[in-house]
Amino acid sequence: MGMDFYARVRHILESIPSGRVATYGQIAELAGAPKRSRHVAKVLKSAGQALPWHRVLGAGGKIRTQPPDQQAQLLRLEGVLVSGERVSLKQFGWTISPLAFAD
DNA sequence: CCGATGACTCACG
DNA sequence: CCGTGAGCCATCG
Repeated sequence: MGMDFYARVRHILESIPSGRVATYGQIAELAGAPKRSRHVAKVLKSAGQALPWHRVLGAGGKIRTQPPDQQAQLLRLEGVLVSGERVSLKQFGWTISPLAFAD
């Protein structure tokens, strides 16, 4: 058997490039469990700074961490434009072939 | 086993 | 755009 969901999520998170963002739902889908976006959030919460947690946003590109300031700042440091608590997925959304994590 | 929980998401008003 | 409610599902006590 292969990696479990949590290991897959960590692996995927590590490949999000600086200056790009992904959503909880997108990560869950890539990890093969589209209904588990809440669990992706759980991984991020417990992983601390070991993972690029700031590059993950809620649906539509909204910052969900509370307070949102720190995440917004980290994103800006890598060139991501944050308007209010929003990031345009159109411009900064990470896109990758699902086949890249097909195993 | 049961109920509560959560960095979620979507539909609806 | 902002709730609200329902659906979701592993984890915890």
